[in-house]
Amino acid sequence: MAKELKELTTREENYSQWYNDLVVKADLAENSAVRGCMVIKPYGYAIWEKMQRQLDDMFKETGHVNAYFPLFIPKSFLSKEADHVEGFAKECAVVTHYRLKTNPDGTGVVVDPEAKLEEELIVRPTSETIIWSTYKNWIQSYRDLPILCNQWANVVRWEMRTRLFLRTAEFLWQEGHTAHATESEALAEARKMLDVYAQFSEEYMAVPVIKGVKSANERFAGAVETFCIEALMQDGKALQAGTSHFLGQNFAKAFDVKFVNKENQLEYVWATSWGVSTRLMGALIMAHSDNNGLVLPPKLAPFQVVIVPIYKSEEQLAAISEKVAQITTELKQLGISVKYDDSDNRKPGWKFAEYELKGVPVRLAMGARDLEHATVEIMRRDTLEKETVSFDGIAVHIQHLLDDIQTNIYKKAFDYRASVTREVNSYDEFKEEIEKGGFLLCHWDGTPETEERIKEETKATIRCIPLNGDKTPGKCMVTGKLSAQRVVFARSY
RNA sequence: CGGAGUUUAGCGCAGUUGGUAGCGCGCUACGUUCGGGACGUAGAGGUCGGGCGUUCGAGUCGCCUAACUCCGACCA
Repeated sequence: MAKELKELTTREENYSQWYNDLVVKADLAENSAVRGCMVIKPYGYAIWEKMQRQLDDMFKETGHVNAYFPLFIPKSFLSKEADHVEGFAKECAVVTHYRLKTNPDGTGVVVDPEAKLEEELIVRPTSETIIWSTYKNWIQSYRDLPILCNQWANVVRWEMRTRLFLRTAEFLWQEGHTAHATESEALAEARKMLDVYAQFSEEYMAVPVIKGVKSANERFAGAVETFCIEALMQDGKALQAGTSHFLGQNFAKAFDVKFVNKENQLEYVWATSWGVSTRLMGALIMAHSDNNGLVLPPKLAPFQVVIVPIYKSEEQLAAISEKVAQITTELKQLGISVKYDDSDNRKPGWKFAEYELKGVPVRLAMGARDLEHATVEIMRRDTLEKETVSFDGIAVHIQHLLDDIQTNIYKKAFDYRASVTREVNSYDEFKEEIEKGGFLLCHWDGTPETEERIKEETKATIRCIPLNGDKTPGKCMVTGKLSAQRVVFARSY
């Protein structure tokens, strides 16, 4: 059995530190010279690219197309939707000038006061406003609808306190912005994309999620309804993994976007927006990893199999490499990505530890002993179990193993969540239970005041009003007033 | 933005009453090794976060400033 890495803080010692150590030591990302902004390193970016590719395919399959809108938004645009500007104003980066000049004293450059912009530009915190000002020109008739656009972009939100992947001042995401002729169509779109996110999270990230609706307090600034998927991390805290908003006609009204319907009547357009960000990386890391490092689901691992040769001479290495080439070819034919690490500056033991840290799902080790017996040692990252198997049929064996790992880590995350999800019926019990973490299913009277009070007293928020599950009415645990159904409470990231 | 801590070689750290900077890992070369983070020998690598001050003399003392980490506040 592998021993734990010396340099990695354990989850039990300090979960938060464990996460930070892991992100840096597994070469996923690091802090940059710019406050709150991270550098995503090649290994981390490779995971993000896999997420992007899969999500992009899913968006295309559901009829969406990609486009690109400007990074800058005129200040006046942001203020056209009242709730929207209120939600974002406090965290906007603002461009005020367009030129620098040499400092009169010769030391570097200064902002040229002559080059002040007529109207300041906001670095987009999200693109609803610039997109809806554009859609105005694209839409005249019901025949122009629906518009189903997505963009992959970076956005900036000037956060006070940042953490790699979970909350950074600049982050990468996709934002879908759709325009529809009817309310029901827009609502269906918002729900459809929520399902896409949930499917992606569960099937690819192996992270089980609860689909639900946000309470008014947690709703997106400018939305009529916010749908979300909520995931649970190993420390018992919740993480919002994706949101899909039904925007009603709010942005159409703010930007005066009307269309002529079949009856030749002018109507405002109905809208949705939906997004997931590099925060998903944080969810992925925290959901599965252990004290030895990352545990990646095979479907998102930059490479699924790593092969480490164990040799004493060049001749031995050559013999091993020849055998490895056969295995690699077979694996690639099955669509399995492989890395053969025959670098001679690291010993096998070092490589074992390194690839465990990086979460490679399956590791093969091959030495003289294996050549002699026509076998390979296989280790699976999720359970750290080793077995020695014959060359024959190894590719198919690994294919099954990868499927099994994908299923197993999902099940592990699912079982963990189930073990810390429970119904709580009194506020006293709630205050006690919330300290233990996990999801608490409770009755709530539906008012923002009660939610606010619970938040102040316990730091817990309503993660969502679940779409599925128990719909039995009851009485609010705080006020005793009527409650339509249980909602999900947790402390969150 | 408030409170606390940190900042010295690529990374992790030590540095005494103020006297001119060191250890481990890593890196380079060579050799021995190679089935769970090997070892030996020889090397390279520093305006001590930045600025100002006190002093004959500052990594060390004082003030300012920046970044990072943690705890709050804020946050879709």
